Amino acid sequence: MAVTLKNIAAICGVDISTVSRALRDDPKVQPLTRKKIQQQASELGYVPNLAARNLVSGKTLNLWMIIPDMELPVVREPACFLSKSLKRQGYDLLLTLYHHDSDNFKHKMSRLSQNVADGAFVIPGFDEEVKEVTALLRNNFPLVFIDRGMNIPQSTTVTTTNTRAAAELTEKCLEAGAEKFILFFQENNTAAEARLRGAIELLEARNIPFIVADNADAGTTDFIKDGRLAMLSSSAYAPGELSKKYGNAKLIVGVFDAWSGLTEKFSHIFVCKQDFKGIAEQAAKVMLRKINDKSHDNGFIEVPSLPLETLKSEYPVRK
Amino acid sequence: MAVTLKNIAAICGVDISTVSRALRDDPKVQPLTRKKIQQQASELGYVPNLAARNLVSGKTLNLWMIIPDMELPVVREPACFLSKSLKRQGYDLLLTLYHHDSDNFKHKMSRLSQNVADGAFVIPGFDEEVKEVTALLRNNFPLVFIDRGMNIPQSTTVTTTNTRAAAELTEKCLEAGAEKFILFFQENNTAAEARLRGAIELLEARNIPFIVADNADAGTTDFIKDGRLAMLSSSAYAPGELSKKYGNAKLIVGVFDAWSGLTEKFSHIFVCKQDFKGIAEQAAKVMLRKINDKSHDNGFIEVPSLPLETLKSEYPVRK
DNA sequence: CTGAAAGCGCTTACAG
DNA sequence: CTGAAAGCGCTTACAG
Repeated sequence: MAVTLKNIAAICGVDISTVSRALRDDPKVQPLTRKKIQQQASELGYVPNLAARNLVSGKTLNLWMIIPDMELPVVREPACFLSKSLKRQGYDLLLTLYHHDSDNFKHKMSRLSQNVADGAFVIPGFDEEVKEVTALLRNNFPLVFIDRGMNIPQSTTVTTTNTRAAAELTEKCLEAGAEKFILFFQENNTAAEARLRGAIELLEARNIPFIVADNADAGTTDFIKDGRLAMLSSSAYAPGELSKKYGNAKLIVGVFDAWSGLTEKFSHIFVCKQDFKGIAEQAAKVMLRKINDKSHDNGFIEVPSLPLETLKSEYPVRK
Repeated sequence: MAVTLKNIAAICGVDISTVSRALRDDPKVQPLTRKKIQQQASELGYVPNLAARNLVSGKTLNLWMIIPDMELPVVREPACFLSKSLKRQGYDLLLTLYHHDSDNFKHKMSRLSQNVADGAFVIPGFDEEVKEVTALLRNNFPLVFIDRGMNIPQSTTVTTTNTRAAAELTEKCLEAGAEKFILFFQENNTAAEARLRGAIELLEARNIPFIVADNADAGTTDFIKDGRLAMLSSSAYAPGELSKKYGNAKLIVGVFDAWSGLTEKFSHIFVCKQDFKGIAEQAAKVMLRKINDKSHDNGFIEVPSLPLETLKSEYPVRK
């Protein structure tokens, strides 16, 4: 079967410990034997058995990233950047999907405590408490949440300056003439909560009427009648749906990451893109610190969002 | 640190082999001791060390899927279906990206021989020979190529009935009145080759003029002047680009998987969607056979494409 | 039903 | 510079 140290040792007539050393370029091994062993190993196509190596070292050089699916940029982009940058540090990033299924999520988390990875990035999808997560945290397993956290005290989350970004979007809509707001930030995660907070703070300070809505059914309330309406949302979905039910007057909208769908029903479309590369860089840095220095820095690390983009503006906004 | 069999054995006052048996529900262990041990284990939060278990069993219950990126449906959809269905078989699917980089690809492949996974799905991106791949194949490592193969004799590839699908697209364009064709199937992989073959066979049989083009620069040749032009392509990119350079006459286009971009310049848009779910099912089946029965069935397994879709048709096609 | 022992493939103090 | 030995955490014949 697979070539082992033992095979090489037998052929070269040395002890397997010498082979082990030679193959790890240990200077203590005589250059000549080292050469001979290395050559023999490559001829036989020797490849170390990581399971065995890990058993000794306790390291796998694998990092997992546990994600709900691959549909959104907020998942794919950080994953892509992380994969590239961690490769340079000698780690393989392995993505695994839990398909928005809570049991599946728990299963993936429990695999982490079985020595399959040296750490993991997580994009969570539940606010319920998951005991597998708290167990990992308690054992100081390196865990970094991306985009949104799980509201667990001892955890680290790398995300965007969501509160500020939402306030900026709100401000922009006001400049475009918005007189009232519908806020769609009901995803029930820390990112949506922060966005909601940012919008509400500003609107309350300015005394602007607003409602917080679950979905496009808000379009059936009286609230939307008369006056220029603005909508804020994490994705283009809810605004798109609501606009279909809306009358003739044009809507103002502010969304995160990307607009998608038709644009006719809107007078202004503002997009706040997150700095996914920056998020990945921060996440990688924190992860390596956790692995190497056993650092325990927790809490939220906020990466500034990119400058607001105006996708559509039928008339100039007032300053 | 982590709880081990030894800890539990000490507490329960039995040998670690008994603990091991109890935890694997071995009926040979007396029910009472079994219960006691299992309870103690769960209280301590025991989790088996997979690295150690693998060292003995040689199994990891992990399957890798090595992919270039996550941008295209042809990558994401099979991955998503595979992840779900393999979970039911007790395997975790781990996606890892090589970012279209040949060294990175080789690195991922060499990791496979280090006991990190029981098998791997691969969406290749190079036609150059990769010795890491042939080495794995030689050792009967379970490897299943998805969508396109690497032209290696001993390998298994699950893909679409590309030749037939391309012929159907061609036929459809002819029905829409196409008088000449530009074929964009230059990706240099087995899928593109099969598609090119399917289109060419039909066009030659019918004596229809065509050219094979690398990219949208075909738009600068004399060939495109006069007569209704059709384009066939794996993705919407090249046709989209060419249409910009094209004059007033409308184009006919047939693409695989999905259309994207504007539609104005086209009179007819036909889309051939691949059956990604079917591909995933076949791939999973072959993988499990390779792992369990040590089967060596090789070659191409072709899953029929879905019925052709007509995304746009400015005038009815003749039959 | 249970324990003692060997072994999976590797690494690393410890002697020499 | 090299070998013998212990050990990483587990599994599994083999005795009893």
